[in-house]
Amino acid sequence: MAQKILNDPCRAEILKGLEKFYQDHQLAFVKAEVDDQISQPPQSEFGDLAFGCFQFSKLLKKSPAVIAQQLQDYFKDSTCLKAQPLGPYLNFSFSIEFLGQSYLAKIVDGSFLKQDLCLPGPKVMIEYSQPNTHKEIHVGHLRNACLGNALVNLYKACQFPVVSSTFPGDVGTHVAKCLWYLKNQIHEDPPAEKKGEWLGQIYSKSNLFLEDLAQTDPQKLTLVQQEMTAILKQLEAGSGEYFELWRETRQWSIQLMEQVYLWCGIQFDAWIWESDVDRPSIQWIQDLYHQGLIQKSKGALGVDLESQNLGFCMLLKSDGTGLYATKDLELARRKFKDHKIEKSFYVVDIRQELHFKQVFRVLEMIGFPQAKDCIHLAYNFVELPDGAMSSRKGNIVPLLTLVDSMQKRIRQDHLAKYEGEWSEQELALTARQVAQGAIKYGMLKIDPLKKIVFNLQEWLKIEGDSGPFVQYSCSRIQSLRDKNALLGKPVRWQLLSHPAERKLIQFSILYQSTLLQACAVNKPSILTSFVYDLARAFNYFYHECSVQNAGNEDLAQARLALSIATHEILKQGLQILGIPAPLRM
RNA sequence: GCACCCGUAGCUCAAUUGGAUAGAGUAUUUGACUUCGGAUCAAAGGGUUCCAGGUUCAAGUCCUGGCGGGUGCACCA
Repeated sequence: MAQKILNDPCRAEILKGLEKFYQDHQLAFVKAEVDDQISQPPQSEFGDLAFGCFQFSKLLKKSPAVIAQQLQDYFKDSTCLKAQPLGPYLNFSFSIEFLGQSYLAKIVDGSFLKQDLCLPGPKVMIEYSQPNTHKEIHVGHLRNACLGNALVNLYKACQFPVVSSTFPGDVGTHVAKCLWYLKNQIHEDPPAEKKGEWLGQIYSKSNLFLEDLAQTDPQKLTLVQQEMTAILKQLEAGSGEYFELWRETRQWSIQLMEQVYLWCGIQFDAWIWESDVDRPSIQWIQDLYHQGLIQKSKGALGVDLESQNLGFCMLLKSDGTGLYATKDLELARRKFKDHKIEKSFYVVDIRQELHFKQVFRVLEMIGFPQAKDCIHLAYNFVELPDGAMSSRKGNIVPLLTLVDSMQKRIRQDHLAKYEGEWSEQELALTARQVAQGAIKYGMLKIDPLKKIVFNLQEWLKIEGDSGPFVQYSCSRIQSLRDKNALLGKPVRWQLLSHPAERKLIQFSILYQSTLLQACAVNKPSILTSFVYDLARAFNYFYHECSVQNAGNEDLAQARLALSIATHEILKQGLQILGIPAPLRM
């Protein structure tokens, strides 16, 4: 789904010359493809952008270096750039006036970042964050939430109409386990606050209890399992004392979810509950069975995908109840029917890979045409130094524990100096924003396919390549803007001649192509790298090139304008990552 | 047994998706205008990109075969 940038003045200028070269040599000029080959030179001094001439070599039967020389001629008349061959590459250096007037000035006046980045894409749904009720939300869930949210923002930035959705699991065995234990083994009243967390702990205790029972008293376990089946039947029937208990406790978990989403700044367009699709999905499977599209095997219904090396996809247990895959079929149907989407993304743990392959294949086999537009966006899971995290085992780091520790640490280590000077409200807000920056950036900067080994003490150290580093750079520019104002006269961009100024501009012109690239490969980590590089380039510039002590007003104005442009890009980049930019910190 | 993911500096990670001399953070060593905000900046050392073949003008990246770590594979979600 690679898209093309619409309004990039630098690339447009390069493409103009390239197009003529292609025509003169009777080569097919596909703008988007050629555009993809424009890159950043490895060293700032080489130029601002580069184009490698390798692919011409075979067609024209000349070495790339010779072609680079020839290609140079196509830019001889350009008033805004100089083309310089270096080996197989043609490096482009733009005039500072051009960069200033056609790019930086438009960021400063707000027009550039508001315009459409590219042509609109198809309508997509991005489903993420599938928390279970009756379980505790832990740091593992956070990776999913951060990724999903950033992807939603990224797709929106790249002109895709996006419907964000979540699919919480409020029915199933885990609920029965929790409710049974709550009713039969817990005799205390629920706490006045944090009921959701308390309920999650009961789930863990229930599991430990049942595991223990399996060892010590298998007969009793069988009885308990029968009771749990009865609980599930009550939930399905929609009446009975367990149904009432389910309704009440479910709400506790939902409150916890809402609290987490509020902290994260996440909102969903659609909440689709497992309990909504549970019964219809079972009905659908039965219909499909009668149509002969699904087979019976060992008392259960499902589809044999063994020939495609995908095993057996069970869709109805022998007791007639459904499974996760069952619900996912109905979920897929609803997504396309109710939301009129054209593509459906599932941001789910990589361990579900086989599951989704099975579900999508079954959808295809039962004649669901959009099966090909269902895409599993897999990411690797978060584990603890001593192994996998699981609410079943109870060895989790609850999300709010991380949040509280992080906010406390930030106030102690970094905000103590403002105590008394800032209002309590601002101190609390800033601690919250910086904690969000640290946590979200930490989750997003790692390539989604790499697992994260979570160590709370390490996470609390925030320095270097981190969210707060970028936020800090932002707030410093904010402070710069508070103290200096643009005077409204034309900026003399040509005064920006320092290497640090150049480097900063060179990074900034990559912003839009970075967004498209990150979106095309579904990796917000590409955007975290970008905002980090840009912030680093700014800090270097800030250190080398003073605004207030620039020596003359025109230079000060030009540097201020460059700072403002950087600020605008950083703020938008952070916003897409879901990271707030504190005014001061 | 089969399938999938990962393997890059002491440690944690990048690398424009096949392109220029493999870069950051951290740790270590050293330095910076008495600070337009030091949560900053600069410098040094640190590499057989797990191994062996192959494809290519070009491989950390693709293919084959190993090794190591992790995960998944019928009534859990």
